[in-house]
Amino acid sequence: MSKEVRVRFAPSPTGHLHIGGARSALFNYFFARHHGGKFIIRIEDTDRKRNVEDAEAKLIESMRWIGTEWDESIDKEGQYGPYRSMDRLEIYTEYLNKLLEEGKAYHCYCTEDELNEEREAQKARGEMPRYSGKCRCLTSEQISTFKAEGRTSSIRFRVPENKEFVVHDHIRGEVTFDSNGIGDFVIARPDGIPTYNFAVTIDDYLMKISHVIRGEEHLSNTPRQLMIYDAFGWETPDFAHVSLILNPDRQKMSKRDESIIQFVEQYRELGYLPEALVNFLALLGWSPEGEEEIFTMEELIKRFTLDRVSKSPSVFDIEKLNWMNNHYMKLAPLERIVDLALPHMQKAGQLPEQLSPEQRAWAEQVIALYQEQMAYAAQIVNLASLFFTNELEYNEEAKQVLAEEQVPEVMRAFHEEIVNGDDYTPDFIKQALKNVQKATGHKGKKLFMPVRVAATGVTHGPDLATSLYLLGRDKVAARVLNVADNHKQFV
RNA sequence: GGCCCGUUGGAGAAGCGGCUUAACUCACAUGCCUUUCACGCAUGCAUUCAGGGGUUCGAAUCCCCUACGGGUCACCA
Repeated sequence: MSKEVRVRFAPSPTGHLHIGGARSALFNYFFARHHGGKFIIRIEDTDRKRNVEDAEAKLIESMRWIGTEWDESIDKEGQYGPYRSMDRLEIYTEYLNKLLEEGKAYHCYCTEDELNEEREAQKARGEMPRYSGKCRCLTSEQISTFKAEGRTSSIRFRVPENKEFVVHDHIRGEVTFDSNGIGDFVIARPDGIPTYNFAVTIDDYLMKISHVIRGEEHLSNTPRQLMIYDAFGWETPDFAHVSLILNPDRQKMSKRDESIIQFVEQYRELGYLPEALVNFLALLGWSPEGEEEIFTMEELIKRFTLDRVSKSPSVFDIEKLNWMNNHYMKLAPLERIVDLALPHMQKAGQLPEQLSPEQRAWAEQVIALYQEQMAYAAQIVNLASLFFTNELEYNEEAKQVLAEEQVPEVMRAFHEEIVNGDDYTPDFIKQALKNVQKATGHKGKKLFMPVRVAATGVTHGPDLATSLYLLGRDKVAARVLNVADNHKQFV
């Protein structure tokens, strides 16, 4: 690679960071760092109607959270700024005028209504909607008439005829487009603000972007951008169009699609770990050379190459994300898991906002108990609910366990053991269980399962002795006795 | 509808003309381990690469057609 690698992530500030956008950003970041190049974040805010108040800040915040670092952006000026389209208006105007002067673009006086009508008519006739080009060669009289009518004009790019534009794409190879299939498109609105296709082109060129890595939805737009480069006689950057991320129904995700959590911020709120999300997203559409799948950011940077990015779209599999997040949670220090889980427990009312040292110590042990099986931190509320209810609800499986005939005897024996001891620790509880075994002759599943179910309400859970210890002697004693007394209702 | 892109198991995917009787990971199933649970471990899970033609001594890999999915044709990005 001869030229300096400079890549960019160019989101529009219309909402939170989408997982698809995050993946594109990540690929750009990996690529830049892999080649020792620069990573730039540019805000593409030319559609004022769609801009959302604090989206920009949220975007940056999410980018920071997933662990990317950028060299130039709105919060880190470089020598190619400004990094927000709306701050670059004079620049666009200059280039717009150049095209106008050279006749490569022209004013179009059609109103939106006219255009819509035309489109509808075309559709009704079964034709494809396309700009007719009727303002291409307006006479000066026509122009004065329009102006006298008070009409404003947008600027259209004059698409050359019979020309082929080929996109050299690192992922898809050479993709050819015929200019005849493309109508003159608007490059600036009546208020002078450029449209996306014009702004990105100017920005990418001026910012010396070497590789444009972005979503597949931009592939069909690329010839339009190529035409603009061509009109100015500029060299084009390299392109790489990454396929889409699909929902489990193999459909493109829409904003309202609820089959999948779509925004990075939501994963953060649910208590996913950024390194897990990054690792997972990296594997969506890209595959490493070896057989490992767990990678740190540094390893991803080291291994990432565009030629291992897949052409076909991939389905977002939350099961695998959960597995991966759980993997990272098991590795994380307990302290970190506590910080993530505690707020969820407090929000759910399981713990008070202000914790005494004792409460905190206890809560930490509860969280530690579930660290191994949590897919993400918010699950702690359900997992630990048995510590916070007085009325246990038994499911079918649990009821079957409690219906076994040895249950009352085991329950009473265990009750006896724990209420008569002085201390109440995990070791003491283990010993108590042993004593029950000796006294009743019941062991293994016949012994442990009923105790587990009676005290915790569930058939699958973490270490029994620790669970009973954290539950507290009184609660356990009461629950066990209750089961013994009401054995008939389970049979 | 035009133009473009794609199609390997339930999911992520490897594979780049013979080393593939198609890696690896998730999910699923079964077994082992653990006096319960969980973890962990082991094994199984596509005789076949959307379908059909061709090229070749040989094709998941190259070519063509069909089907299906997607993108785009905006004064949205």
